[in-house]
Amino acid sequence: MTLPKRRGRNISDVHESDRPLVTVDIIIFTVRDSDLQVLLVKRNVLPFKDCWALPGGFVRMNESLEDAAKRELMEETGVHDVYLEQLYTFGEPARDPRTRVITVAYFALISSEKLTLKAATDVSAVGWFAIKKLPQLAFDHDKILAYAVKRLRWKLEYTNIVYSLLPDKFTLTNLQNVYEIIIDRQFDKRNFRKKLLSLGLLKDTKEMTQDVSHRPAKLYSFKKRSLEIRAVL
Amino acid sequence: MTLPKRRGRNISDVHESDRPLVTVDIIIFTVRDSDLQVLLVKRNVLPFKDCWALPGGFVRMNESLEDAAKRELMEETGVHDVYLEQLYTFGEPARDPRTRVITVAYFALISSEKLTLKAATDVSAVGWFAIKKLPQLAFDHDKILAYAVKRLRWKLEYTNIVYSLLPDKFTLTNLQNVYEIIIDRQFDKRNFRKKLLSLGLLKDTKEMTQDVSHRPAKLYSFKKRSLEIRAVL
DNA sequence: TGAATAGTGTCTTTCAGACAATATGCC
DNA sequence: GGCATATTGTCTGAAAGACACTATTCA
Repeated sequence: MTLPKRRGRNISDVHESDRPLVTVDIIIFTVRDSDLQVLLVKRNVLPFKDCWALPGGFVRMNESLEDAAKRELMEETGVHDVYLEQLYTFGEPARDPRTRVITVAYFALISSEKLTLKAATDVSAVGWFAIKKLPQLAFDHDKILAYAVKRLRWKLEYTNIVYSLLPDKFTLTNLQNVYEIIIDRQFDKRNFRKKLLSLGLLKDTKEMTQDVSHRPAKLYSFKKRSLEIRAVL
Repeated sequence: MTLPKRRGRNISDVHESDRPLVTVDIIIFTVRDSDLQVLLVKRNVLPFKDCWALPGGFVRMNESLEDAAKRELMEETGVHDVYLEQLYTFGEPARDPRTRVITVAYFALISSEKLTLKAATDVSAVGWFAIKKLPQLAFDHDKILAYAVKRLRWKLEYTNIVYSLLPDKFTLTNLQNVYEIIIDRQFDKRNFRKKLLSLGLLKDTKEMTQDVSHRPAKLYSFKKRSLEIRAVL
């Protein structure tokens, strides 16, 4: 008994016209105005001209996939040093009507704080959209986005990733709001605070909110702003 | 204020020589001989000639990534209908010394039962290797494999995926052994059984093991052989 | 003193984890 | 009876979840 002949194992077997294109698309999430929002760009070329799409572009020959994603992120938001992780690779042969395009999707999380500092997103055809009120999207971007939301919800429950969506200092109410907005469920205030404080992830900054017309709240910060995998909720 | 100029957005901007190659590599796991094992093939071409590597090959223009992975799986093991999921996409520019090759890694789980029925893996340069006794691997395949093991362990704890590593009927001891081998930790027999039975995933087949020279054990099967995400351990 | 939000404690139930003796079938 | 493995229950501590009142600041 012999093994089936292996085709395509040798690099010289692959003609240039047989090479698919590779892009990265990036799902940039933030929490703004009590909504989970995503950054979309309006296409100005065919196909799907004038349709909203995830920001993305071709991977250059000498950059890694992550570098390509970072470049796109920088181009769209002017922000760097945000949370970024590879999501999934979508490669159905017909997902782009022009030719075979395989896209590696990344997702990024940006705190609303960084946004108000740097975003120039009102200019031109770039915009933030609430997940619950999305326009029609180009290609299979609705599918990609749905998958990203699933991953984000999971990460929020099972890691400390929420740090990437909050400013350096925040109140426990801020924190709870982010959870409630993204997971789309209400939590009991006492249980939520008890749980989060017991995890030992937070540091009391000894500061209080200023200029509020009611009782001020304690400000907390994260001891570590790096990913840890452990159940949070 | 204007956005930076976007490059590479138009398909005609991408010259053929700028197109990376895309492959799929597949990590095929099984539990055999009290070990977590992975299928490797011996390369017969440069680079890394005579080195062991993950089975894989180029993605054809008209097949999806998953189809490409299934094709590789079929070619290497003669098995279909196994658990298969996309793992991660590796695309460092220098990961292949010849040219830019981006690989989409998949991992597959096969029950030892199916293997003994169909595998023809002793032929030619294909072999099963215990995770703890790996040879040196080609390219960045050691990194890919390490990531796959991590994902497998995680999936075992947080989903019912273990069904894909067991025959239709199995004893609770069989089940516990698979967990202990993969997670590399011992579990208390009473607590393990209590937990697994309480999840309601298993069905008592009313059959017993035959031809053992000691007390026979009950045989169980899974109610559903499809992925469910819920903590198992 | 009223409006708005911050902050806090108890009880119940469930689950994880530690732990050892008895049952069954074969030789 | 001896060997090998299967099967079973209790206790304790920790954590999840349900639940409501007091505290503080400002206008």
